[in-house]
Amino acid sequence: MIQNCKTKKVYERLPMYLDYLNKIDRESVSSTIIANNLNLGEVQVRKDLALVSGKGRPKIGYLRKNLIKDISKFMGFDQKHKAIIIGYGKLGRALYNFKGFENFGIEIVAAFDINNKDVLDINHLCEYCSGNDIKFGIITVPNESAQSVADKLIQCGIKGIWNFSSIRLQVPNEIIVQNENLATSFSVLIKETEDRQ
Amino acid sequence: MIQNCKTKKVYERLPMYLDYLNKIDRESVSSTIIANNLNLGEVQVRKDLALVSGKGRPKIGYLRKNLIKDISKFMGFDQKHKAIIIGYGKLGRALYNFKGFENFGIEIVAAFDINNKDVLDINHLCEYCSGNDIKFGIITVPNESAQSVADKLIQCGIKGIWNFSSIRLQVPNEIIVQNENLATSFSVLIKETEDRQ
DNA sequence: TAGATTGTTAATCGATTAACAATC
DNA sequence: TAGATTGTTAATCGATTAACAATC
Repeated sequence: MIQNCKTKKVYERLPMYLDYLNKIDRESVSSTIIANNLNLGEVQVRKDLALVSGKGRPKIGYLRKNLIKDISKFMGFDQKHKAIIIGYGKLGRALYNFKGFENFGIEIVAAFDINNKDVLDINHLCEYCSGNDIKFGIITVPNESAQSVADKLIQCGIKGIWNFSSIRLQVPNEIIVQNENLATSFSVLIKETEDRQ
Repeated sequence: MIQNCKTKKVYERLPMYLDYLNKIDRESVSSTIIANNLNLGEVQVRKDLALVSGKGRPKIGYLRKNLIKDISKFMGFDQKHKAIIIGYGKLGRALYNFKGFENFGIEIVAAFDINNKDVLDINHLCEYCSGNDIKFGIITVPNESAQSVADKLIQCGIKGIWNFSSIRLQVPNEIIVQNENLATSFSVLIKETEDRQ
């Protein structure tokens, strides 16, 4: 029944640090430099980094390579995470071909739908999941089918669901759901923009 | 320079209430009922609703129709918000055809890219924006071009940017950026799922 | 009336920021 | 040494939750 509203904010910032660290060309880097580049507070950066590493040195800062390794390890990016997509419409297709997951150990290994020769049929879902040790499912089906797809994924042993439908899924306690409600995100942008005018 | 990390959480819940209210078939509804259905606290629901409406009545609850009207008005969903997409790759295409925006007054009126006959050319961006009173831009170009596209959008009078690149955009203070970093979202799901095991 | 429900004030919790000693 | 920088403790801020009086 957990809908992770209370995503720990650190977990969102660590990948940002990683992105930045992978991009720059220096041996060492200070919290101030990172903070300035990402528009964050330097103390916050330091605290975040202490959580995963704690190997900074006064006057010098952090060794870039260590930091990359430590963040990757903490977040689990050093391991392969296999995911499948259910629903091969336009959005499903876009995610299936999305390039940005590589640095995070994420691999989308298959897509499922009904009556679509290009991808696997949803009837073979469980078979595929158990045979390939799949832990993550991405739901990109229409709202009407979202809950039943979620139920099925859980039956098949999925542990984490990335939910692009606008339905709040009912799931058992041990399953993690990350809701990615695009309409909501956009409407927050609209509200904040109007507030500012 | 504002990257709205501190999205007010209420702004994310109000659209959820709206979704739910549009779905149910009752005259009136209590905070308890809403809370149970959306897995939230009832006090939280009541507080959120007080912010936009404050017309609940003891013993009865809230009139569904009033609530819908009040939330819509507060969030600005009663007005039309025109947006354009820059970058007509797979993701841009998916968003361009996304059905879920309708209830929020959001309309994606055009897409732009370079050397693509199916959509408008980016050279005509400003022309189009000023001629059609466009306030919102959606960036779905590769990382390398994201900042330059943002700059251009701002030149053309855009007030809010929905950024699907993984770059942190540098923008003036009065511009609102909503970052939608898909890889980050997914990696948070992975981390939280692993934590739970 | 009794009970369901709202709305509000106070308490709690968590996350961010400020202050500052420790270190190289 | 002086200055840059870390790491940590305390203070602040904001959001959530608990408690409870007011209302129909």
